Amino acid sequence: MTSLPIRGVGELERRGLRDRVYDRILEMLLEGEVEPGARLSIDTLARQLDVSPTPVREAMVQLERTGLVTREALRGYRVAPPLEGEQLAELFDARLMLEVEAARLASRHVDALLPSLRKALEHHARESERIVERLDQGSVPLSLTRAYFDSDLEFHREIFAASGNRYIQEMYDSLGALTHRMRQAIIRGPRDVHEAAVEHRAIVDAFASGDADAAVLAMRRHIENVRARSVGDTAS
Amino acid sequence: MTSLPIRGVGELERRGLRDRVYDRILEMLLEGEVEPGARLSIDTLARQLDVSPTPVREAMVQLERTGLVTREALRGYRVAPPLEGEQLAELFDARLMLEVEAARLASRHVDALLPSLRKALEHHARESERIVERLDQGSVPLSLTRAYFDSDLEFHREIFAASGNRYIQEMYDSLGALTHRMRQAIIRGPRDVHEAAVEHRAIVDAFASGDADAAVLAMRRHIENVRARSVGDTAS
DNA sequence: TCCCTCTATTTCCTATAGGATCTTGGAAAT
DNA sequence: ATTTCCAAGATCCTATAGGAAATAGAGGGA
Repeated sequence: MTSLPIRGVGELERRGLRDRVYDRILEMLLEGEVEPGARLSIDTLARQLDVSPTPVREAMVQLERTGLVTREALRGYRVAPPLEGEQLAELFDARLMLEVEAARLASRHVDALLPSLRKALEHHARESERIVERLDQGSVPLSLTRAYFDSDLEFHREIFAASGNRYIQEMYDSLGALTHRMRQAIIRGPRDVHEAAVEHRAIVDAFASGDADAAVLAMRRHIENVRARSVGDTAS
Repeated sequence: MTSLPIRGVGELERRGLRDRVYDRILEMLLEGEVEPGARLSIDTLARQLDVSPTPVREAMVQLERTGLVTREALRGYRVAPPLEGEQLAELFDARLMLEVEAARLASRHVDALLPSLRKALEHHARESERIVERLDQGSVPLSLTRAYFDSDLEFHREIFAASGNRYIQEMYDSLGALTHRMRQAIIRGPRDVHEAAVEHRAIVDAFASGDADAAVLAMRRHIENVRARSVGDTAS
């Protein structure tokens, strides 16, 4: 998909300034550089990014969809408040519905799924080990955390891609930002990272066995365990 | 300068120009006033609606989310092509997943759901009868068709509202535009309208019985019947 | 001390202008 | 006749400017 080497005849910088502004603001929000409830002034953002307010305005419209920012009709944008209990429960229910259905649909195309899913599994396992090593030393480098999150997301996205349903895939992407934000609070000990890797392997094995129901069940258990670990951490 | 202090309905106009532009363009698209593939020039739209390009641009970003328009990065917007077979199947699968899950969740709040759902059911039944009457006479007034669609949407939205899950509700809304566009092709004979009304009543009865599984099953059958009627029509 | 009011600054929102790019039409050359 | 090239028009994209509303803060009165 990303054909870098050839000099840009057409597809390289084929995305307007609006998209780059969107990526930058999204990064700011996901990194937690701004605190919840803080105002996101369009003019100020435009000055910070050294662009005009117009593309910033378009990017903010796009960001509304992610749930990371809230808009009040003539009073501007704000960083969305952190997810509290009820909202978190709804997010998990929605994610559970999507992941289970995606696994069910993807089981029809197991042959196309398995190679790339195994690759993603190994990638995730490697990142898990790196996290565990660092956690024993006490330090938590941000770059490693990001790499781990990416590998986890990659694993799940493979299944959604194999589901062959663009709408379900889009729904998962639309929840992605909030899910990512929630995930940041989950990694607390090496136990969680290790368990997630084990559950991922169980999912792959279930797919490989050809039993669709087993794959769906493994996925359901994985998400429910993620939920359990999440609420356990937030309570501490 | 002291302008006229007309504050009669001032509080209601709490939404910017962007939202009104969005509503207007959405209406154009849903009414089928523009053919698929046609270009949607921002400047031209701005002149037609007598506004500046900026709010039109924001509305178009919002419309991307509905799937009714497509954007090419430096070449403008186009009306999305009509849904072909594969895409239609995916849309139904996604809708089936959402409606089934919403029914399952809503069954927990049956007491709050039933009164409003019964009201929506009667409304839908009345609109169905009006459609059937007119269909016997051969004429199909557009206003009645719209009213029927609205009553059908109202029925389903009641269940999503009772599900208590804002994310699932948002997903359904995001599919709403495409679903609406698809629905327009379904009404062909009085049989379909009557059957939909019967199935709606079966759903309400299942909810009223207190059997959650029965409600889910009734909903699943309804959606699958809608799918069957839809593909039957598109084949003709 | 508390509250109200009024002002000033900030910010949102829309309009207008200009540069860069794409499309379209016709004319010229093979 | 078909293809290529070029120029004019239209369109997208971004920047700048100005009006309207809202927030913050100071000052006066109870």
